[in-house]
Amino acid sequence: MKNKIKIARAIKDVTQGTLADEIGVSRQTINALEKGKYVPSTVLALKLAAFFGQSVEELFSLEDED
Amino acid sequence: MKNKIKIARAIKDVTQGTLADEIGVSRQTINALEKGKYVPSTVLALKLAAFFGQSVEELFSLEDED
DNA sequence: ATATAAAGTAAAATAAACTTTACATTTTTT
DNA sequence: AAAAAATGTAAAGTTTATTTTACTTTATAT
Repeated sequence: MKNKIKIARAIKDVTQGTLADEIGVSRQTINALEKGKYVPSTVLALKLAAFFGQSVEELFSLEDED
Repeated sequence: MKNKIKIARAIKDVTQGTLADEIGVSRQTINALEKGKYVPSTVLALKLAAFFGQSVEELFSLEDED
């Protein structure tokens, strides 16, 4: 699964740390997500999408191996 | 987090078992999701939403305690 | 009414998400 | 150039998702 968190974050010009605070997760979770280390829960995905004013489908996309 | 899987499944008239097969998870996972036992990963949410032709936001919604 | 399919449930096991702490590197600001 | 902020990373620990097996109950079909 791919995501555009880093891009969305750049557009909004917000730091990993403040994003983490806004969403209520650790900064390492944001960092790991951006790095593709793991797939977030749907709760997290919904919160991130809402924060960036995008749909989950816009922010996250399935890949062949999913 | 709430979801409308049971309703979407009724509309499509598909069984927990065949849905599970289509998506590639166990039948108990579908059952547990419908029963609100846990929150799926974003990969699963995207697959379910795609299967039902809905957006993740339509199929899943955050609640206050999230 | 009996057989069969579907749904509910539960316990144990495994895998994966997420946190915490802590430190190293890179980028930005002064 | 030095300081400060942001990012990258990693290991250990906790929590939660998901599977497997297996059994019970409810609904549907014959």
